[in-house]
Formats: sequence, structure tokens, C-alpha cells
Amino acid sequence: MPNSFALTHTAAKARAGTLHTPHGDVQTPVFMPVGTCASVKTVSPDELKALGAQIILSNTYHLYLRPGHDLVQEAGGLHDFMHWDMPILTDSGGFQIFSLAAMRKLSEEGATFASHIDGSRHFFSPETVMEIEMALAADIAMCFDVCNPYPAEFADVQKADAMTLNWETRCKAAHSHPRQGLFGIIQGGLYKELRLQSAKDITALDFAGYGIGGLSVGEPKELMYQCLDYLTPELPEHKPRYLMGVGSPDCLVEGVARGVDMFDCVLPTRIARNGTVLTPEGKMVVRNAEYAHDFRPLQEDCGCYACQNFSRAYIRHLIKCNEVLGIRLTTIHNLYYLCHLMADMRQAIIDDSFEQFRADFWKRYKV
RNA sequence: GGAGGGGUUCCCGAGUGGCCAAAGGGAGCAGACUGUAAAUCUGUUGGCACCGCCUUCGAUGGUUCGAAUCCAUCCCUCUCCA
Repeated sequence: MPNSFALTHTAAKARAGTLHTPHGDVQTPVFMPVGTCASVKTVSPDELKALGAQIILSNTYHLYLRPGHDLVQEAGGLHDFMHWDMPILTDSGGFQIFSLAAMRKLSEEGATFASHIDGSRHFFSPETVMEIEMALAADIAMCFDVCNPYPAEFADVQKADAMTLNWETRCKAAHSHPRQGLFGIIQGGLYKELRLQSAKDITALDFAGYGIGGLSVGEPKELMYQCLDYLTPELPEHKPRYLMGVGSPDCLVEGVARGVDMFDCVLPTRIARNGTVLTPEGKMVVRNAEYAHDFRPLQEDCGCYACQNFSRAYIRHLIKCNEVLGIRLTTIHNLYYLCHLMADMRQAIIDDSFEQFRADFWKRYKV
């Protein structure tokens, strides 16, 4: 049994559970920090553990190009290579079909990318992606999918979904790692009919869990929420649901409220490097001049390493000077905040007080 | 003492008669960022009653229809020779 999921508590649609993996259990709902190139930018594994990370993400496309999956395999797999002994999930490269759209070509067989590093051409089929992901040997591998942009024509999404179904069927057939769980990904854009069709098609393949892909690609949040409203009830109750690429504190709360168990997002780490931190009140651009003389911590009631030891004025100073410590501290804070937000939501679900938690969150949080 | 080179908008620096409120870079200010081509990108940076007007290119005076650009004097500065 490579992966199993135990749903332990529910509060309306919100769920708390435990995901069992070869590298330990993950308490859900969970936020997964993103470490695209086998590193969560600026923070060490020890620091990740200290701030409350339970599982992290890495990326097939990026690790294939550099350093190469064969090298990672030679190192003993991704866990040994990057010295992270807790669970890892690898994304398939499906998102790069969206984000690197200008430098790839699709066919029923697979996707050909012109490397963003040197322009060299690389062909990814569902079979090669599975081969790479098995070599990386994460606890959870994602199927290779076609991530639709927004907005997109109905006919285009329909076509892409057919390709996704074909690819995921082949992923399932090609995947043979005994200790690795394989998650399918549901697409369908923002078209209810196509979403539900994709949910039906993909769940029929019976994966260990289900990614909800193609959201948070530029659509209004309200549309994403509506999509989750009609989608999650159609997903198997006893499999984890993973909303891919989300995100912001408000989206995490609303996602959990709609029955999502797992999330990942580059937002907290990226905006941290650009001088912005997340707080219960919303975003705070600590790089801005108004914090030059502010000697309070980033967030008054925060237990993270940054807030326990440093002031806004100091962190702003570091960022203005391009000192790496500045962006390390903002990154640590943002990840701590999100990981603890998830833990708090989990506890509220267990205590059957999630709706109160959600209401309290919205009282403080300004989008 | 002698010879020569400079002083430009917060800084560096381009600009040698009109197309100059003045390139470019830096710094500053602000915004964006959601399965990472990102410690990135975008906007903005003389004033105002802002499709126009006013003030500004070391200072003062002059030439010209018109000057950051030409002339005179002065102030300051740098390099080299004694």
C-alpha cells in the first residue's frame, strides 16, 4: 500500500484526515511549500520542519532538465539528494504546458518543450514522465496533464481534456513504482459540464488521490469557488483532493470549506522574495517606506523564527540592501503562517468549529 | 606660477542653437505576483490651476526670433608641468 488516506473528521464540506506515505503521515488539510528545483527557495530542510511543513513539492520538468532524473536516482532518490526525509510530491510538468506555452508543442503522443534554459528540445510523453517521476521517487507523483489557460474556448478545453484523459490513462498503465502513489488531475476549465465530465473520466481510472488542476490561472476567485462548489461533491469521499496552485490565505480557507485536503502554491515564497508578507490582516509590503521605523515584528501574534527575533524595520532594511537574510526571513514567516493556518483549520474541523473559524478569519483578513 | 579638462534634474552620466523638463543607469516611491523561465516584472520620480503654463542644466551679464548648448566675466573643481 503505497499511499492511503484516512478521512477522520468532517464539518459540513470541510474535511480533516491523515495521508499515510512511505515517509510518514501528513495531517490534512495541508499546505505544501513548493521546491521546484529540489529546494524551497532560500530555506533549509531543518528550517522547513521548524516552520511546520509536512510535505513539499518538486517538479518533474525542472529536475529532468537540471540536474537530470538519472542523477537524482544515482543520489538515491530525491529524498536523499536534497536531505528531506519527510513526504514529497512531484508535479508532472503539466503546469509547464500552461506556463511555458510559448515554447512547447502538443500532440496526442505528448509535449515537446524547447528548454527555457538553452532552447534544446525535449519530448515528454505520459510514459517518459512516469519514468522520470519514478526515478525521482517522491511519495506522490502527479499524472501528466494539459493545464488549460483562462479564458479558453469551450471547444479548446474539450480537446485538451480528451488529451488529458488519454495521457492519464497511459500514466496509470506506465506507473509501476511500488511505494509511490499516483494522483490523477481533473481539468475542464471553468465549464461546469466539462469539469464534471473530467471528474467522471479521471476518477474512473481510480487514482490514489485527485488533483484539481487548471484553476487559479487568472480567473476571478468567485469562479474558482463556484467550480469547487459543484466539483468536490463528485469526487470520491475517501481519496484526498488536492487543489493545485492555490495559494493565498483566503483561497485556502475557502478551499477547505469546499472540501479540499491539499494545496500547494509558490505565492508565499515568491512574494516573500519580493518584499511582501502574509498576515491575518492580509498582505503587508514590508519593503515599503511606512515600515522603516516600525520595530514591531511582521505579525504581532506569530511564533515564527522571524517574528520572534526581528523587526519590520530590520527586515525592510535587509530587503532594501539585497541581503539574503531578508528574503529568508519573509519566506520563513509566510510558510509558517500558511502551515499554521492549515493546522488551525484542521483543529477547528476536529472541534466542529470550522464555520466560526472561517467567520473569524474573514473578520480580520482584507484581500 | 604655467598648460589643459570639467561643473546637467536625488546620485552617476548623455546631450554643443530649436524635435529638451532634458537619453541611459543607479537610488527612491508605489503596484503586481496563486501546480516557480521570478531575490522577478511594471509604473513613477521639477512645480502647477497637468492636451497648457511656470521654474531648471555653477553664477551673472550678453548674442539670437529661440540658449543646457555660442560669447564675456566671476566662482568652484580635477589632471599634468614647475
